[in-house]
Amino acid sequence: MKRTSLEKADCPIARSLDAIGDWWSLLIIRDAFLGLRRFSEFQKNIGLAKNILTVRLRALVEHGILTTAPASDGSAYQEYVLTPKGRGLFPILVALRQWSEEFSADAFPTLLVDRDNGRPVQKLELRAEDGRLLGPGDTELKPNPKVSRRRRVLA
Amino acid sequence: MKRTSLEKADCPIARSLDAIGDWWSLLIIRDAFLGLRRFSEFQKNIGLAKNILTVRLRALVEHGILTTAPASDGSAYQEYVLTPKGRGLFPILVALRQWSEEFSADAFPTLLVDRDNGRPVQKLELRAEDGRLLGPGDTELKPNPKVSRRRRVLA
DNA sequence: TCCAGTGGTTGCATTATTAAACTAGATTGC
DNA sequence: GCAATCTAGTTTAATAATGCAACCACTGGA
Repeated sequence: MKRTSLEKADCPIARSLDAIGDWWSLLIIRDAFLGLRRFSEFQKNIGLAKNILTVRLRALVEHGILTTAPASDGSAYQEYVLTPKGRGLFPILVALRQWSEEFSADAFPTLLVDRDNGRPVQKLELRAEDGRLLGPGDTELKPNPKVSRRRRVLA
Repeated sequence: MKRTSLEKADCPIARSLDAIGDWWSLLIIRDAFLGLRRFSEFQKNIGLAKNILTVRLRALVEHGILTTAPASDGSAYQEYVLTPKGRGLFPILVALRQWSEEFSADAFPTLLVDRDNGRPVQKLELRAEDGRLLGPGDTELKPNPKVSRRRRVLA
């Protein structure tokens, strides 16, 4: 049976989901962006079972999203910190946040703001090379000329 | 046991994940953006079990992301199409795609391009009110003044 | 030394996922 | 008009993931 792996999928979205597409991983990453680093911090803040946190942290490390650093406050414990690849997930988190804010009926207790002046940030927008705003209907998928010849499953 | 529901979480990211945070939902939505509409189209293209597709489609409809329309080619069957709320997920898909493209070693067979001129789109970027580019460290979460007083769990 | 906190592991019950078989109604081929 | 096939599911039974609680070795502080 086995839970189908999307690791080798030809679709970049599927590949992303393979790395972060389960319930808890993105919440862990969200907390990592908020500055949490320790096992117990994640466990307390997210409220998931410890054995699952163990598995998720290991998977995130294996995917190169988190890395274990040997302490920072002098204690003998280790910490989990975001790699550059992990920090690259920032736009995804922002997009998820903005989607809820836009389409959920009620307001949320926190607001994402510019640290320099405390003002809310802009909405993420997709733009063309020349700066024009692009909606879903203004884009299409084109074969990538850099790729010679491969099976074209899961566009 | 029960899989913990994040439906009432105070965190907008958690709420998004409650709606679309499982393996298959986002792939279904991706295919919906590509123009697929029928049960069998999703099933063939994604390759998931039909009973699961049934459950996922129902959940997406309940969340207001998809809606069922009564045909379009004249047949007596129904179709699943994106609502405005569903189309609002576009930046999330783009962010997932761009993350894979940036951090995956190998190239992907398709490229997201501007339909008007076939040129690749820009990377999604978070900008301040005045247009300055913002990274993860340039932002913070501030209490939302619109919210009176609530439990502040799951920031 | 004692004792709470950290970072897990193990066992077991419950739930989710899966492939495969089955089905009722719609559509097509002839 | 009738059989074959397609559509959009449901059912079943096996396997995998999840959750909770208990346990455990090690650390750090009083």
